Amino acid sequence: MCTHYSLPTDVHRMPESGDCAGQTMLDTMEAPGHSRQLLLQLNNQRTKGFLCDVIIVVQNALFRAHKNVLAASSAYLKSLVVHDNLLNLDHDMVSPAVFRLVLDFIYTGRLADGAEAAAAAAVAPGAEPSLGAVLAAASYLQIPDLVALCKKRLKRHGKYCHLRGGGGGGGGYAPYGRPGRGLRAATPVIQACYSSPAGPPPPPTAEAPSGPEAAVNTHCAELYASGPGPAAALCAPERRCSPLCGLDLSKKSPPGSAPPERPPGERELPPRPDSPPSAGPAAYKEPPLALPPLPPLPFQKLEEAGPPPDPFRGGGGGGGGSPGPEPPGRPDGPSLLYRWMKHEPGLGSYGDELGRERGSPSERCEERGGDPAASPGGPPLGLAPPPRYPGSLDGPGAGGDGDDYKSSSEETGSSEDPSPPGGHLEGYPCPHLAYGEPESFGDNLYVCIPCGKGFPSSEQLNAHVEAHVEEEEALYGRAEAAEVAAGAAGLGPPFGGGGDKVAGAPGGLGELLRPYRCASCDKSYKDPATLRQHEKTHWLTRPYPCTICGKKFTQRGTMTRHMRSHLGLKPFACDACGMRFTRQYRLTEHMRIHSGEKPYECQVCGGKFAQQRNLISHMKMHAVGGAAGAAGALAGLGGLPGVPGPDGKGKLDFPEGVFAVARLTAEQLSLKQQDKAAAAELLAQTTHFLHDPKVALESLYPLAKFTAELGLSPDKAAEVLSQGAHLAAGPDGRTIDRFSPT
DNA sequence: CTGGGGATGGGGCCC
DNA sequence: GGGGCCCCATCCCCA
Repeated sequence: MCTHYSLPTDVHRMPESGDCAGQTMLDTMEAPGHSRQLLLQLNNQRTKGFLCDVIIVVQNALFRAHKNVLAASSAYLKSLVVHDNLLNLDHDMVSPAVFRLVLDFIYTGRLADGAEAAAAAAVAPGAEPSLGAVLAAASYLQIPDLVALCKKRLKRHGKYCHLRGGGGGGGGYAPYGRPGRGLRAATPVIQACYSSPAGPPPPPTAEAPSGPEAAVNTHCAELYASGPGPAAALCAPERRCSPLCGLDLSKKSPPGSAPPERPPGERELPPRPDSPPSAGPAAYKEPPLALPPLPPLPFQKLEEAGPPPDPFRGGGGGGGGSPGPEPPGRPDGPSLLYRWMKHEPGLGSYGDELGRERGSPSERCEERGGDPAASPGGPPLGLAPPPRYPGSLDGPGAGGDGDDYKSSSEETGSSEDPSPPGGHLEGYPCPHLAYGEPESFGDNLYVCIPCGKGFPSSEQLNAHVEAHVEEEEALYGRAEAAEVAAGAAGLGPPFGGGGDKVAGAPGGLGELLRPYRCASCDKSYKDPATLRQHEKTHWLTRPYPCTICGKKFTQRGTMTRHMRSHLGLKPFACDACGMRFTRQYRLTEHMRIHSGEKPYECQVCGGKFAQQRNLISHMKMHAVGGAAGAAGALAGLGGLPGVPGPDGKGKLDFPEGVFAVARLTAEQLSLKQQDKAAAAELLAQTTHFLHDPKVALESLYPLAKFTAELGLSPDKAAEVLSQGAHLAAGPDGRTIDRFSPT
């Protein structure tokens, strides 16, 4: 809570200006402190994340703010917030530290100077973020007031010159939003977490400063890749980043979010106010992710030491995964630097070099962004995601919308909150506590991320990782061999060979329709891309790690979707109630609540459901004594090729098998002289059994034929087929027309 | 207290 | 890359 401003006492006082000859007309009355008070309140809300409706991503630092305020301050931001809830600012134009100052200016009208600026940017004292950088950013963001202020201050200091003369030298101008290299001592995350000068942690008074610098106390409105992990560990308790406004952005710094290293002397780009940094204005398109995902690699690797390591920039943001140039050589070769690390809690690896040089955890925090691979001699600082902990995303910040900002500590700004900073959750040890005692974690400090095994030395870990490599290669080799074999056998074109189906593929209809078969399992697909996608599910490691929490996924889309949950991005809003969703499909589902539409009907009890999944859940209840029971009984008959025994889910994989089940069921009944209605009922149950609509579809026609063969009455047959078709059809019923018998 | 339904979030996976 | 759907888990409400 910013309290350094005493509340204006003149808010309700009649202004002098309105005191004109006793004139008391309302239209001349004015509360001179009103605007200031309003701004104060807005800034307070921002610091709490309250009612913030836009996230600004700068590199890998996240800021929350209010659209209205941004729009009122910057024409450029205005143009962005209209369409997006997530703004992704070009980090070539504005660095997180600089944007922090800019945002502070927007909300306070003040531009921190000198030590304040350094503090806000978490850079060393005396190495203030250059005013030129702020000026450049202000220009880029089209904030004329700030531009003017910067120019004024520069002139006052006799430093004002055109930005072209800037350079990035330490302490000098670092135009285009970048602090001088020397200032890039930390990742933006760390910078953002630390709004105090490097060195000793900020004094406790920093929580409730009394000076004007409080105006820039905005850390709470920023979202950090912090959490129980290292970044959070590095958030000084005094500057805790509340999980309320930070969601739980996780356990490790984004490895892939640093900007590419710009070689020294590289041409400085002029401000490009006309180049929208964020996604286009497509309303309700899922917003782009600010954090570039890592390249798809079987193992997540650290950057090779490629470019000359900058001890400060390092691999950059949050642990480094610069999307910069891929190191030469095979991306998957044994020379890979796989992610490995010493055990997280101590962050002790950190101390190997930096830790010895820098005393306090806070300093190490600031250095957190150092490129782990930049010091090949020492243990890389790849960060394994800490163990998942309950509530990582279920905390108060995860729910997203309006009422997520009500934590007592956050509301009150209490500094007594014993919870760890930066989204540390209860029950999860603050890594700070383990600082200085890494030996307590045993000798196996080098941990293989994929399998979690620990090793006492990097050499042993590397040897172990080699084994993973061989496994991967063996796996790929099988897949490739399968491709070649499939091509040679005429099962289909080789991958990338155009994608035309081969009509003459041997085997049944399934193979004709899905000629691309997985070598590791028997699944087959219509096209090679899908097969490749599927094959990733067999990979030892998942190629797409979340740059925030490190969780890995087999598909990039799943990872990006997952990241939206970190960022609290819910682009799909319900027009009726305002509820927001991360996925379009969820909104579609939700809208049925308002429309009352319940297209999913239970064929057993007639219950109707708005959501298919709830029908499925409901059907499972029936299945306990229904179709599953029948299937179980049928399984006892044996001799049904392709029909797996009931697995509790009652899910069958092969249409032929399903049909066989149905047919056999009917025959059994028929042979037992039971009535046709009972046979029909069992057939219906069999179709219920088909959880996979496609399977049901493929089974429907033969089922229909057989139903007719049974000699069922037209009504009964129609009922059976209707039931089956209903299950087979999607909610729109489009498949019924194609498959209903005539 | 328990079971069932409504509703939602997240991940997997196919198209 | 995005859309769509399935599955699982969870929470909440209610009978």
